Amino acid sequence: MESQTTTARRTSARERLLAAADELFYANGINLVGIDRVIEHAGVAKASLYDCFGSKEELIRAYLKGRADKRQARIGERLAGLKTPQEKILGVFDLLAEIVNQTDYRGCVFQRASAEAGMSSVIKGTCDEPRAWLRSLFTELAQAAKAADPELLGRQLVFLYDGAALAASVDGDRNAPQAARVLAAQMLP
Amino acid sequence: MESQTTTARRTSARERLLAAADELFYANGINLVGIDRVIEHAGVAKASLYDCFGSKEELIRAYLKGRADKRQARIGERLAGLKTPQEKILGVFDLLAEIVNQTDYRGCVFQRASAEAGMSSVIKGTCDEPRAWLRSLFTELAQAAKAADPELLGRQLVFLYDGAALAASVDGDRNAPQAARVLAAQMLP
DNA sequence: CTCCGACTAGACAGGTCTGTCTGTTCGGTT
DNA sequence: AACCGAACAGACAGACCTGTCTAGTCGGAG
Repeated sequence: MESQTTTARRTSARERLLAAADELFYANGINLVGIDRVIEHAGVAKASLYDCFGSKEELIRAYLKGRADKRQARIGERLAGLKTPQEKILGVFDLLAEIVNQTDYRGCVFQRASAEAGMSSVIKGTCDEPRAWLRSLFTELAQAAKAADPELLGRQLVFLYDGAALAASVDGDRNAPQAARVLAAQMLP
Repeated sequence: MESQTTTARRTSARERLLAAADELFYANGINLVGIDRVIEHAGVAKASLYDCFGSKEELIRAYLKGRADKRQARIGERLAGLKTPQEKILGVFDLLAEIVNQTDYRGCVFQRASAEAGMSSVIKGTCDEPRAWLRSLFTELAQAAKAADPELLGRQLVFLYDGAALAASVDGDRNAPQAARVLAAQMLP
C-alpha cells in the first residue's frame, strides 16, 4: 500500500504525459505539437517530461509503441473469437470498419507518423514494427487458408487495409473498410 | 522577343523557387523545410519568394498543384496508348511500378502532404483534387469495362493504388505495384 | 537619359521550438 | 528528525521559423 503511493506518483506524471501526448499527437500530428502544449495538457512540469522521457523523440516513440501494442492486442482479441483463417482475415477489416467510424478517427497512426518522420530512423523504425506485424499476420492467415501464394496474398491484404484506412481519413469515405472487405472476401480461396 | 527577356526574368525566380520547393519539400516534408532553405537552394532572395507567392502556404499549394498536373498528364499520356478500359486500368499500375523504382521515390506526394497538413484547409483541399481525379478515372474506366458496380470497383482500385504506393515507400517493397496489378487484373470483368 | 519593374542582400521583429537549469514542495522511508 | 526521490514552477539559452522592411543593382522601355 505504501509503495503503491510512491509508484502511483512516479507513474502518474509519466502516464498523464503519455495520455496527453497520445491525444495531441494523434489529433494534430507529431511535428505540429510542441512540448509546451503536451505538458500543459498533461498538467505536468517540463522537467518531469525530461526526467521521464529524456527527449521529445523518446516521448513520440513511447506514444507509437503504446498505439502499436494497443492495436495488436485489439486485433488479437477479435481474432480469438473467430475460427477459420478466412473469418479472421475478414475480421481484421470488420475491426477497421469499427475504428474508422469513431468520430475522432484521423487515419492510421503509423502511416501518418511515417510521413511526418523526416530522417529520424528511431521513429521510422518504430512505425515499421506494427506494419511488419500486420503483414506477417495476414501472410500466416493466408497460409493457414491454403492460399496458392500466401506471401503475395498477405501483401495484397495490407494494400487493402492501408488503402481503406487512407480513404476513410483523407477522403472521408467511412465505408472504405467495408468496400475493402468485399474485395478481400473475393480473394480468399 | 524583347518582352521574352522580361518574362524570362520574371519567371526565372518563380521557376527556380518552384523547382527548389519541389525538390526539398518532396525529399524532406513540407513542415521540416523552412523558407530559408528553399531560397538558398533556389539561389533567390527572400523578398522574391514573397513577391512571387506571398506566403509559404501558397508556395506549398503551387508545389502540390504542379505535382498534380504532372501526374495527371503522365497518366493521360500513358493511357492514350492503350485501347481497352481493362488495359488502361492496368496501365496505371504499370506506370506506378515505374515511378516507385526511381531511386528518389519517397511515397505519394498527396498522401504525405495530407498527413502533414495539420488544420490548413488550403493544403488539404489541394491534396483532395488529384485524389478525387484518380478515383473518378478508375470509376469511369470501370464503367467503360462494364463492371457490375463501377463505383465500388473504382474505390477498390484506389485502395490498391494507395496501398501499393505506401508499401513501396514505407516498407521498401518496390514490387508492390506489380502485386497490386495482379490483384487488379483479377478484379476486372 | 531616365524611369520602372524585377531581382538581390541582409537586417530585423516576433514568435515558437527543444532542452537545461535553479530552486521549491512534499510524502514516504529510515 | 533527517533524508531522499518525485514532482512542481518557471526562467533561460540558443536555434529556427515566417514574414517585413530597407537599400541597392541592373536591364530594358519609353
